[in-house]
Amino acid sequence: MNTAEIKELFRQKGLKATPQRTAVYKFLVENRVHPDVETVYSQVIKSNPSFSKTTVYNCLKDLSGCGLLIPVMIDNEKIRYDADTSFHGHFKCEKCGSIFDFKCVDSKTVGIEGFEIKQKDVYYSGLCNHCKNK
Amino acid sequence: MNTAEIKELFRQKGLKATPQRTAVYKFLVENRVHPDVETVYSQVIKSNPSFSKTTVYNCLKDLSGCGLLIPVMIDNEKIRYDADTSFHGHFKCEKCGSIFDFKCVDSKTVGIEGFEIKQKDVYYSGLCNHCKNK
DNA sequence: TTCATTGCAAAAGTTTTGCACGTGC
DNA sequence: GCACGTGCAAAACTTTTGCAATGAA
Repeated sequence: MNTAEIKELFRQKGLKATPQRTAVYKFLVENRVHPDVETVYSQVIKSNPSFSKTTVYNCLKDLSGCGLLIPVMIDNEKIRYDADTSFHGHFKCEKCGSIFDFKCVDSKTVGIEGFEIKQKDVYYSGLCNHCKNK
Repeated sequence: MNTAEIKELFRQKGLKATPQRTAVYKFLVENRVHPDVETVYSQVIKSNPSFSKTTVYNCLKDLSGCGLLIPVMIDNEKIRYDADTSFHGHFKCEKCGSIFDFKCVDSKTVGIEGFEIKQKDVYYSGLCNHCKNK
């Protein structure tokens, strides 16, 4: 995804395409590792040493607020972010800490009829294949 | 659930039935409102003014560690706890903040074949019926 | 005696906030 | 000029940790 496409995407959402926002979003799109704030920050400042961590917080909040990013809160440690906004589950390996995406069918629910559901998060945890077998 | 039953439950899990633990667990069983630590603390000290918040933290961690409670981490604010350990989803109303339980069928998944799944959490959010209609 | 538990105070860690400074429309 | 975004420092907040005291088996 090039800068022009990102700029257009931001425009549709009513966000200005500042260098900070663009860099943060671009990193998320190109590195789908569900990074936390610290990871995003330490990576983007490699190319942009002047960016502040507060701004990274701001950008991530703005971007998830408008639906371009999904905050992944699979544990209470820190927030991670995902540029894949389609519905899917997240699995966290309790040993290596990695987050894996997985497809899951949309569940039928009983008990929240009539509720307005805006967000669905499915979080599994346990041991990934690699950690299980050693 | 009376104290004797709780004591037996704890014994099966290898936990000593201290007054603190018993009071904390009893509150969770009798008040299924998905309380956070502060709520549990402020309620149990009404009957037991000497209990400390650190101990409430300890109890909640021990009880969820042995499977008697489920930690509900539906947002990054604070951990809530649920004495209903059967599989079900949690819905958080973004307006009133209430947590609702709901039944949901166990989803089929693709992408984590062979993984050892130890915990499944399904978190929905949006507006509850009451908040939606006003 | 021994060992888990309690509880106070302090620490740790992430996220938020206040506020001044720039910048683009 | 005005609204928005940035960024530094400080604050806020939940949760954890160190450690001495307590209590039960």
